[in-house]
Amino acid sequence: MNYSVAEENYIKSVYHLQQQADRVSTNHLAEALHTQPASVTDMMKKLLTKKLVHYERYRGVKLSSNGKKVALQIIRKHRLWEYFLVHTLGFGWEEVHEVAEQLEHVNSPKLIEHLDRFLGHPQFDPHGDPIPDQQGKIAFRERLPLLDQPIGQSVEITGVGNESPSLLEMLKHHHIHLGIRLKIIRKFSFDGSVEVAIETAQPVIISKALADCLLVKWISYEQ
Amino acid sequence: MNYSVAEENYIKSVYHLQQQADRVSTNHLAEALHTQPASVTDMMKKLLTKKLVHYERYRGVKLSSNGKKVALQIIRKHRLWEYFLVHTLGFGWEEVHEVAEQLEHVNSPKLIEHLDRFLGHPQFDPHGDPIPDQQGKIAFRERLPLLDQPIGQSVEITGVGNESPSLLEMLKHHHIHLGIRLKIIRKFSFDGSVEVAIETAQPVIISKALADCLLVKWISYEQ
DNA sequence: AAAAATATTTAGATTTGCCTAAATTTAAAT
DNA sequence: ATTTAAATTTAGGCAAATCTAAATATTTTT
Repeated sequence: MNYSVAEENYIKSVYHLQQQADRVSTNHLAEALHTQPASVTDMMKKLLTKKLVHYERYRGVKLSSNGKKVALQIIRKHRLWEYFLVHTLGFGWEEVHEVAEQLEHVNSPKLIEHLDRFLGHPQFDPHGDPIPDQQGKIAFRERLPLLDQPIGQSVEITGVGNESPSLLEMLKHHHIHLGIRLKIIRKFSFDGSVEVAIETAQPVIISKALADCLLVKWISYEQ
Repeated sequence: MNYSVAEENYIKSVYHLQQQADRVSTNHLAEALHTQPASVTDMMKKLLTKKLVHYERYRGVKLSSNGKKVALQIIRKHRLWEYFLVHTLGFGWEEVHEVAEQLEHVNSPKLIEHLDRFLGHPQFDPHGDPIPDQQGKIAFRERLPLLDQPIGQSVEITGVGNESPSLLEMLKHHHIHLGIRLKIIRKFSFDGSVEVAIETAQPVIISKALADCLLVKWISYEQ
């Protein structure tokens, strides 16, 4: 089964929108894909005949189990390429998305196998998102909002809220990146900023806006 | 200027066919692209309006100077990806062509710059074909048919005639690859096979068919 | 130089993916 | 429970890239 670039993009979008709502609406899809609702309807009919989605007119759409498999393979490719672009070629993570959007449509199972092996079978992409394996299984890692965590709790950064260049710049300045460990020392009620202790470095204060972008998991040092 | 995948494939084909004949015929292009002559005519009209080719009906086609630039950039991408697939990911060179055919259409100048740097600015792809640089300049290296060279002349392999898996298998068996040095010891008139001395190894006899695929340059040991 | 063969182009259709505008269905508001 | 608003679908068209079949040029042969 081979799918066109357009079909793959629709499948991927349905998958992502499904994470939030069970059934995905035509207008939502149209917005996400920068296209018109009428075009979405056309494509849903097509994907229905290919049994990639469950679709009833006026009722929204949902991936079939096969559609989900296809989606996970596309996401796997996308995230492996992002990992490659950042870790092998030295891209900044804000630059990789649009290139990976193209690379994900290259169709060669062997290429992806080789790439995966070369990269050392990474489980998470540069933004902390999990990379599905060949069977579509995705590793779980907690991604809790930093600001929801109690003061003094040791945590590790497992994700960032968005992929903007400005966020990257800010994080670089503070030497904050995926995998780093820190704990909240105190929260300031005035502007919501928080003081955090970052591993070996001096404690720093970061703005609420920045802290809002950080997702973490707890660390229990006993293990 | 951005071109569709179809346009890029036509441009590339015109470039390659031009290496042999000055003007390229419609039927030649159709055959090379596995398409119909009528489709070629349509596309030539289109490329003409974009000033990528010189084209007169019934008179064949030829790349414009701009068209040549575009062709060289596509070929640059193709060959850099082939180099990557073989040297970084460990593909056999017989497997890389069709994957590179897809990768060459990914549009990101930054990606190619990064890839080129990562690979160490290679000048020749795994088949010995030159990789154009950013300006479209291609390095020259002699590629003379091995069998035309005099007995006893030291030569280095600079290219192979085709990219078939069977040729690769044969070459692997003899430990012959790009860059290796050898000399012809004698030619057998019975079947055209030749005895060659390969660097440190024992002399071996290779068939005419195999020898015909080898392109070489002379080595002067004084330099 | 005319006839035959070959090469090339034109004409008219098809498929994919998209669009706009109008019609229809569903959901929300009075 | 109507009416109004919003969402969705249908209808009809468009552009890119392809095709087949017919028409036209060019080249080759006799």
